Amino acid sequence: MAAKPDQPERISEAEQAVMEALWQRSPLTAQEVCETVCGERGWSLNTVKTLLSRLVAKQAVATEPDGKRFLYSPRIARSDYVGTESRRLVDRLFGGRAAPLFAHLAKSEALTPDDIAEIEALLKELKS
Amino acid sequence: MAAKPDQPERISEAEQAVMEALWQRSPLTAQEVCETVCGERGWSLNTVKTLLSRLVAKQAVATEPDGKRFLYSPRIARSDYVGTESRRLVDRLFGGRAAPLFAHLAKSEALTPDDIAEIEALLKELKS
DNA sequence: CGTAGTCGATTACGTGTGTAAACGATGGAG
DNA sequence: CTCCATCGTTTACACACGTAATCGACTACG
Repeated sequence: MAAKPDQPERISEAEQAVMEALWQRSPLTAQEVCETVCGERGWSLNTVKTLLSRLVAKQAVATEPDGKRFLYSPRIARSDYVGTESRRLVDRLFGGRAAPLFAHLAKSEALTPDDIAEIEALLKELKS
Repeated sequence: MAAKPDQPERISEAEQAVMEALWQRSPLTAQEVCETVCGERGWSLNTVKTLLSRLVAKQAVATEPDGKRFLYSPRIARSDYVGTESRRLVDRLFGGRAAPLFAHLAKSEALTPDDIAEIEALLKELKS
């Protein structure tokens, strides 16, 4: 009976910072996550713990007991996250078409010459 | 003394729907906005009025009295909105580089052949 | 004139988010 | 054994958001 698809809950911006730490290296303890992010974001360890709990609740990270504490690891791949977020934006702003997004980036000079070269290379590859 | 830059407040998803209506045609009354969006979103007129007020507070739309009621028009250009939102995403997910976004879209088959052709054309134009 | 409809403004209320303090268990230092 | 540091859990609280009902002013119809 197909146990409800359980569509992944949305990950907030602050939560994403925690995910990034885990995507970089995992499993990590709450401490270690904090060491990675508390500096840049000016958070307390408690804040990180809260975010980790919420991510566990959202099934975005898994826990594994390690003595008295937990080790946390991502349950969703970064590329999946990136994919759904990009898609969401393209849908919301460009009617689902990627070309207008590209056009916009190009026009607003958000593309460096490096970017352009890289994209050309990708295009060539796509056509092969 | 450069009256604080007054950095534009964030426009939420529901608010964007209202903006879209105004970007399509303006100025509009609250009624008219509702006629455009209440259907698809299942909103009541009151909801639209609330969103309009919030957008006015955020300085994203301007009001102009018209007898007993108001006419609303956008104060920010859609292309600006689209620009900052795209940039925000590219920053958040791709470290500010646009090429990886493109690569991701390409890999995840979010690019149709049409998209690709269009992008090629754009590239050609960029280089000229 | 009264009164019903219509406007914008005010208030409401549940949920998510950012940020954290308080709490209770527990394991290691002395 | 006792006490302190450290875990994860629970509770907190302000603000944003989605969604809307209610209110006070005004006007147009009867």
